[in-house]
Amino acid sequence: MDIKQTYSISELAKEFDVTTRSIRFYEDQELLRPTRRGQTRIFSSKDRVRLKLILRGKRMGFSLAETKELFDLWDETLSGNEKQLLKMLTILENKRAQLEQQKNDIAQAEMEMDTAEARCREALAELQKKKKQQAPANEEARQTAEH
Amino acid sequence: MDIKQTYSISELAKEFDVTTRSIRFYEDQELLRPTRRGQTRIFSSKDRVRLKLILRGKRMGFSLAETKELFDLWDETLSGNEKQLLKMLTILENKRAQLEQQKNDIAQAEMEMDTAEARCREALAELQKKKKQQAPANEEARQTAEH
DNA sequence: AAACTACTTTACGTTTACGTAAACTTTATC
DNA sequence: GATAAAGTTTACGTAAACGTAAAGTAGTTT
Repeated sequence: MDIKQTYSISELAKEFDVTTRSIRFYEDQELLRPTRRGQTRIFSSKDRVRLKLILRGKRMGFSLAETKELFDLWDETLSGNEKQLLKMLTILENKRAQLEQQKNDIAQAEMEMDTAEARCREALAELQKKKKQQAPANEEARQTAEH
Repeated sequence: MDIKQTYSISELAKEFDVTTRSIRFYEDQELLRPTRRGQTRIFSSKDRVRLKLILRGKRMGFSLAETKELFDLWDETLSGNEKQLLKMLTILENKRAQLEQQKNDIAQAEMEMDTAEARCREALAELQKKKKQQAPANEEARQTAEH
């Protein structure tokens, strides 16, 4: 059980820091399926979870269409005929491969950032040296002070 | 040293599986800066590296604008005044935070895929049971036949 | 020389994911 | 009961990242 069972559009907007426009758009694209009281939307905690997934998907570079596909597929899967289940399993495999690729990309990026940072620090050190040469005053104060 | 110093547009297109249109677009957006012989483009190995970075950026959900920003910043950084260097260091920190977020997202996604897969397999097992009950005929033939 | 191939520029078209404005209804508050 | 606050629909606008002709050039092969 979640804390709450239903949410208004602005509650969700605030919680996840998106505009209500976006949320309505997601509904329009059938990624969310709020019910109505009168004409105001009422979101279930299932919708809330889905919104969370949508946003994470976006951060991971997935389009709304891709995310919707996954949602639909999962719904079909739950209705549980064998073909759907097997299809879902293979799709999960594909997604896993995608995640592996992303992990590689991230690792690469981290390595390159390491060397980039190192170069920055070297360049800074060079600049410090030059400064010292230009202003050859207080020589050894800092070295002894650190640790 | 790389194998080659220069590349034609179609060589790069083939190697990285993008259209020449995309490459020209990246040049138009000033992410690549090929030189010319007559009017045909000649890409350096630096351009090649940049193209690789562009594509990885895309896989990681970065826009071309973001990637361009990084390129420009790095170029400025190389010209090496202190302010730029410090700015670059803080930007690197931010990017690292972004990567952490992405790693979290991936880890979450993996966990959810684990449970999704488990559910699929359970459901399949259920179906197998039902099948057996519906057709309780040739009971032990297969078991002995296999292997 | 004709044809083919690879490359070029120019430019309009398309999809995605919303932003933004206009005009209206419903609910809460003074 | 007026006014504000939050919600709604409708609809046009926009930025990003190319796709897709159209029409021309430059070098190469037959």
